[in-house]
This record gives sequence, C-alpha cells and structure tokens, in this order.
Amino acid sequence: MPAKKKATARPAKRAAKKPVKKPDAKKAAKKPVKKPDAKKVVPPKAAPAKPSGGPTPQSLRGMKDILPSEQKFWGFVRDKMVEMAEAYSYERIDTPILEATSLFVRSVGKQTDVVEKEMFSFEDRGGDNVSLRPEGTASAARAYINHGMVNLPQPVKLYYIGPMFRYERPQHGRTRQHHQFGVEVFGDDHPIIDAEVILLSYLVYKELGVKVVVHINSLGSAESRPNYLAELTAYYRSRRSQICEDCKRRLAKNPLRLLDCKDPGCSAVKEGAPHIVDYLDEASKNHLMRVLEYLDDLQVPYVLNPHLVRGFDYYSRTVFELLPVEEQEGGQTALGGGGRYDSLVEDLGGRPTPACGFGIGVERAILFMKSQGVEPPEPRRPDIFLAQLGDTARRKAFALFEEFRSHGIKAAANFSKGALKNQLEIANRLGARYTLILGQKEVLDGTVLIRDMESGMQEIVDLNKAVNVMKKNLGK
RNA sequence: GUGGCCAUAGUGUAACGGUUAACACAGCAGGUUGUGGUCCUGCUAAUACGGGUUCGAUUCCCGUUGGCCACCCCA
Repeated sequence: MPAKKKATARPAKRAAKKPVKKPDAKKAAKKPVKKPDAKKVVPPKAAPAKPSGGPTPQSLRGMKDILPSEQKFWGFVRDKMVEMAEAYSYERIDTPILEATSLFVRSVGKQTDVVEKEMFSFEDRGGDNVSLRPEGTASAARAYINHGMVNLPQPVKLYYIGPMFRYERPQHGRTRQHHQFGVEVFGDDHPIIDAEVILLSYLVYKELGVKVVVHINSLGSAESRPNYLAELTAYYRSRRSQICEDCKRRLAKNPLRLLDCKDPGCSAVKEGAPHIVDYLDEASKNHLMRVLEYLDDLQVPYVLNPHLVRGFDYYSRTVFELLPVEEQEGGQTALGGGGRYDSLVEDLGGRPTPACGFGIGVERAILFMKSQGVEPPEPRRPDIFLAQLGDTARRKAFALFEEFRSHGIKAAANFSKGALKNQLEIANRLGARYTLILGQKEVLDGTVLIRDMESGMQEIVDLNKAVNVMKKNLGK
C-alpha cells in the first residue's frame, strides 16, 4: 500500500519543483481546499499522498515498543527473574496498573518527586483521581491488606513483574514506561529477611552474567531519622557560604543528598559532616550490623554507603541499591534498589506489619547486559521446514505441520510461497536442520523428500513414516 | 521541570545554499522447468513536522515533535 501511495506522490513533488513557481502551485492547491465544493478537484493527486487522518501516529514520548529482535533479551531476563523468585519460594502477584492516586500519596509520600511531579494522574470518567502506578510496593502492600494476608502463615513472600509509569524526561535507561521485577516480604522483621532480599536481587544479576555491587545503608527508625536530619541541616546551614548552588537547594529539599555532591568545595564540607550511623537508634544499628553479617556469610559484595538515600518516604532502616561494579559512562546507573518499610502497611490502614523488598529495572538489566557484552541464548531454531509445491501439496503440508508439532517437532513453513527456491532460502535463514519437500510427485507417491540442510543429503521416505524418521534423525 | 547537543530509506553512514539526495547492509524480484548458504542484475525505500530567509534549503533561522546529555530523580 505505501508503495502505491509514494509512487504517485513522487511525480507530484517533481512537478511542483520543476516549474520553479512553487508559491503559485501552492496557492493553486490550497485555494480549492478552502472552498467546500471544490473537494472533488483535489483527490486525483493530493488524496493518495496523505490518506485521511494526518501524519502517521508515533509512540508517545518515553514509550517504547519492544520489538521481536529484542525479545530474546526480555525472555531471558524475565525467565531468570521468575526462576530465582520461585526458587526462593516467592509467589507471584499481579496487581492493576491503575490505582487510586491516594495510594501513592500515602505510601510513596506526598512531597517526593515521584508523586509530586512524575505521576500519570488523571480524573477518570466517574470523577475519581487515579494514577498509573509509578512503582510496585504500594500496590503489593495494598493487596496484602485488602486480602487479609495477615491471616496467612508469615512471612508472605510475593513477587511481581510488570510496567511502571513515571512522567519524566526520557534519557538513556530512563523511559516513561519501564518494567520492574520486584519482591516483597511481609510480616517478618528479622534481619535475615533483609539479607535474603538483598541476596536475591544480587543473584538475579549474577544469573544474568553481570557483576553488581550492593550499596547499603540504614535510615534508622522513623523516630531516629529526624534527629539526624536536624543535625545534618544544622551543620550545613552553618557552612552555607561554602557550598554550591545545587547544595543550597538540597539543603532545603533533600538534605541527605548533600552527602552525594561531587563539587570539590562541598567535598571539604562533607568531610566533617555528621555520619548517619552515629545517629541510629540502638535497635536499628543492631539490625544493620546483623544484616551485614549475613551478607558476609553469603559472600555478597557490598559497600556501606552512608550517603545512600532513597526517594520514597516509606523506607526505614535498611536501604540498598544495586550498582555496576565498574563506573559506567553516562546514563542512569542504578540497576535496582529497595529496603525495609516497616510502617507502610500500618500507614495504609493495615495491622502493624514489618516488610522488606526491592525492585529491579528490566530495561536497565538488559542495557547493562548489553554494555557488558552478555548475550542471551539464541531462541530454539526449527527442527524442520515444510516446503511444498502445488496446491495439493500445500494442503497436505499444512495438515502435516500440525502432526509434527503435536509430536514435539518444531516445524516452520511459509505456505504462501510457491517457489522451492524461496522456501529453501527461508528454511536456511531460520536455521532449520531439515527441510521436508512435498511436491506433486511426492503427493502421488505418498512420500516426502527429506533434505539435510547441512550436508545437502536427501532421502525419500514414506509419508506415513515421516514423523518417526524425523524423530529418529533428531534424536527424539 | 531547567539548560545543552542532535534529527537523511528498515538500519548505519554520505551530500561547497544549486541538475535525478549517494553508499553499504537488510528487504523484494530475477539469473528458464522442483533445491538454500557464495556470486551477479534489477527494484523498493529517506531529508521528522510546520513556518521563515533565499532566484533556489537536506544544508541557514524560528517553532513543534522526538532522541540523547547534564541537573533533578530513579529502575
């Protein structure tokens, strides 16, 4: 269809260019359009060039198609994630993509960037305020409460994988729709839970064939954190003249970020800044130490990073992030992150329930694999290709296809092609090990020609025995 | 949201403001009858969109859209 369109469009272009009097040509073309009656003058040339409704729709900003050529990565990564979660006896949960906006306001936090300016929020037709989920933990906690999972044996271990939405400016590794794999453990505050969750996130990447390091920190309890923040801001405020513009903003908005500044002037100030670990309450400090001990036992590589902060309000105590072992050039480098959120369930109206979890970005995992040169296994190639010549053979081959498939032989075919040459070409491209040729002659004789695509050797086989012969050839 | 860089066939690249926008890969069709990988030939296919400057714009300017980079934030 496009060919036709453009074939007519091109001469039209030329015609418009050659005469040089472009303006006139334009006017001539425009005038009739404005007259309602003149419509019929246009169609011969203009109509085919742009069919009906304007330019071809594009995908929205920050929204990507995942093309067939990418699917081997996606399949591989998804399978590994699911495999690991289930190996550690997590059970799958799928929650709706659309939730009440208030869910995220109450969990992620009203003044976090994600809620404040990155949600796809709108009023639905009934007047309810709803949002495309920006992350997965809030929904999992909501489901835990809604379905009375407190009554299940604790801890309840869940995993999910699906799309998340954030209205941000897209960049490499950052899109408006991305996918996350995550796990959540509800109902257990033992530090070994934190360790298991961290281990699992680490193992996913290990299974994917890339090296990551865990950055870990403790934010303390909801009670102890304000003390530290007060100390930190007081410290920085007294040295306000020495820090960069960005840090002045951070001081007001997100003080913990101050400790992340790369500005040389600020680094000096940073040296003397109070350390969060010194302000942790005893219980949180103890909790962190025990998590670290478990990680040592498990030989999970980690660095204690007192500057680590997370952007969601529900975190308390343990927070962690997964980063590439070697420094990466540009782009977004956090490969996953999570932590403990002991008060979230209660904040959402459930019974007090400690919890811990993480999220891993599927796109970032894939990007990271690619940057490290890790290739997923090639998808299974067809065992056989069914080639046919003539309509009788075509129909027979069509039926045969299903017979092979039902016997566990992966078949491929392109029944709409006529020439044998074409079909062999396709068989070759698909990497089929054998091509079965069914022509007029074979149909009459009740046979089929089996061609070994590697050696080029061919043998004629009774059609009834074809399945068994192929099973033997393929070692099935 | 702020600032910056960029935008040519499906992909990767070319084209002093001036004839028909070039090349490679991919795709499609051929190189007689029923045989793939190599080779040869041909074909399809692009200046993101909208304005402006100019005799003339892929090229210069503005806007829009999109991508990328930094900030911010995060997966």
